[in-house]
Amino acid sequence: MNLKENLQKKLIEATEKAGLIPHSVIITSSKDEKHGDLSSSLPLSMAKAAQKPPMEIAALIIDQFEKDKNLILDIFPSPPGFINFKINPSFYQSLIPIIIDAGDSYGRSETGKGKTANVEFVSANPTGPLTIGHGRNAVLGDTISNILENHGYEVTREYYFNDAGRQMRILGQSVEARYYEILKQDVEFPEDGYQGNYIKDIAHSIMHENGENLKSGDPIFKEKAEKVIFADIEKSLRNLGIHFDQFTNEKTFYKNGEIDRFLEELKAKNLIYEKDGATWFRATDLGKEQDRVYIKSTGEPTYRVPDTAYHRDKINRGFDLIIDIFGADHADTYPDVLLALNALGLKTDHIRVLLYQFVTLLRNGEKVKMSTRKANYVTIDELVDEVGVDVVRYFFIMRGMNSHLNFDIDAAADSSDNNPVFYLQYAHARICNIIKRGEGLGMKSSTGYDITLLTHSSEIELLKSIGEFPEIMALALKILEPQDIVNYLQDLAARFHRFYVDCRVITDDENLSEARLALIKATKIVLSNGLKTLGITAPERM
RNA sequence: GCCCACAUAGCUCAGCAGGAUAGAGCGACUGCCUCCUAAGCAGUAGGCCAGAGGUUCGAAUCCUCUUGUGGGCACCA
Repeated sequence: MNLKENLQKKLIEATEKAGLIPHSVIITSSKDEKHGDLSSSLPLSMAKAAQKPPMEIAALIIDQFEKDKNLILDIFPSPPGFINFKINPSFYQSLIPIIIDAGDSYGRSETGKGKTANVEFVSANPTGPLTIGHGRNAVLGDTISNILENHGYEVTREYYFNDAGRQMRILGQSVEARYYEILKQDVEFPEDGYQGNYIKDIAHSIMHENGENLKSGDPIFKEKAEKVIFADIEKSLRNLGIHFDQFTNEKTFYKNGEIDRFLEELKAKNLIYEKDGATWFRATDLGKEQDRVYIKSTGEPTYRVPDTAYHRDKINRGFDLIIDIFGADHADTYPDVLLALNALGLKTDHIRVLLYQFVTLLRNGEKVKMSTRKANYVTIDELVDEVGVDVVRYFFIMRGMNSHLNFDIDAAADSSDNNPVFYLQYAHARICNIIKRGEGLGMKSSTGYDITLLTHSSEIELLKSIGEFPEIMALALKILEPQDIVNYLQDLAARFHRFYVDCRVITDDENLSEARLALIKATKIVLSNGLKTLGITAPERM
């Protein structure tokens, strides 16, 4: 049980002993020293129901509060009705051996032990290189997977793609058109064709490998394109430090009959009907505003059908938790998938759809409308080449998923050596350097250091911060968003840099040096574990 | 027109199970290396938290409306 939970419990006990009913017991860190280390606004929130002034309630609770001097030096009220705690520094000091003992496992938990999770992300169709837009998805998905793993989940990272639909057909046609273009034959480029140069490269390599006499409509055009582009996508993902455990494609569900079975089951429930030559899903019967087309009059199913079959497959695979990382453009469509699954009697409570807002790309101060088809994009590879993986990964998770992300490509390049991510890494590198220096002087601080020597306010502030790491990691699991970890690490690094300036670690005072070495070792563990979760390196030197 | 997000410093954004004086980075300005890495620290300037109502002891945070931005409302995915 951590400090806040402990105090929370004691507050509730004290409140009940005072004959009052506790209500929303929230404990926060005090911003101002004169309010102690931690505070609760409990009396304020109780005032109305208790029909007493908040200050009076505070006095009653404090009166009943079990004061353990080893933990709490002082507990006192302050207007308009807060209860403040002054924590015994020995509590904070005692964190050091705990953290050093825990090492890599500090901040991890067993919340998800024995449970499985499936995280579906990226899922870009292989029609072109991965762009900045996909990058946000990729990094979010991978980082969220890391967070789950930190809490004991066994995670399957999964990439799903549509290889049977219109997009891929047009891709094949685009390659074919380029192929005949190279052969100086008069062909018309498809209206919605993919215009990127990579299409020409693929056409060239087909010509080298398969000769110049291919007929129009030869499946090699699409197959080769898919293969080449997919290899490229996998390479880009590797560059980002991301690997997938499983790739699943749409075709599978046509081949194994899942899609037919799915449609038949809906039909048996009278949730499907024919109109205007198309097959419709009766979503209005299930409370939606409009019905949806499932099979077009051309005979081609819409993406909803295989997507739903795919989700059923994921459910059947028995995961305890299923996560989808989708762009905001899916906000309106994924509920239809869940709806159909529910209609078939499947539970979808364990599916969490995480929507992120779009990335706006700015170049020369102007918005660039990105389009894979029109070959108007900045690729992940270009970005990684320019600023490095760590900066790219950091950039994509430093903002909340619900914020539109403005990506100013010029600014990213200009400020690449002045980036917030270096602030974190620098703290880690500084620590490594000091530890090395200490070792050079024969200081190990592995045992026997005296933690009670750490009394400087900068030391206590740093200690408070590293003690909160497990809470932050638990929060990240709850909300499934990495951003709080980023903010936390920024704050931790700031506290370390302040400590670095205020308190010299290696001095003539050997006892103090050993104690401070232990402190920075604990800090290093937290920084390193946090950065690792984010997929960002923690360099030994910079 | 309808639905979903968002609106906070010059710029990019935190803060939002309601709490004590609204934060950070970048940019601007001022200081700090005889001392473990100055990729750092300290400080100054910069805000009617989009606007208007409401709930509350108390609102950047919750509710309603208005305005603006992004996304969706396809027999595209």
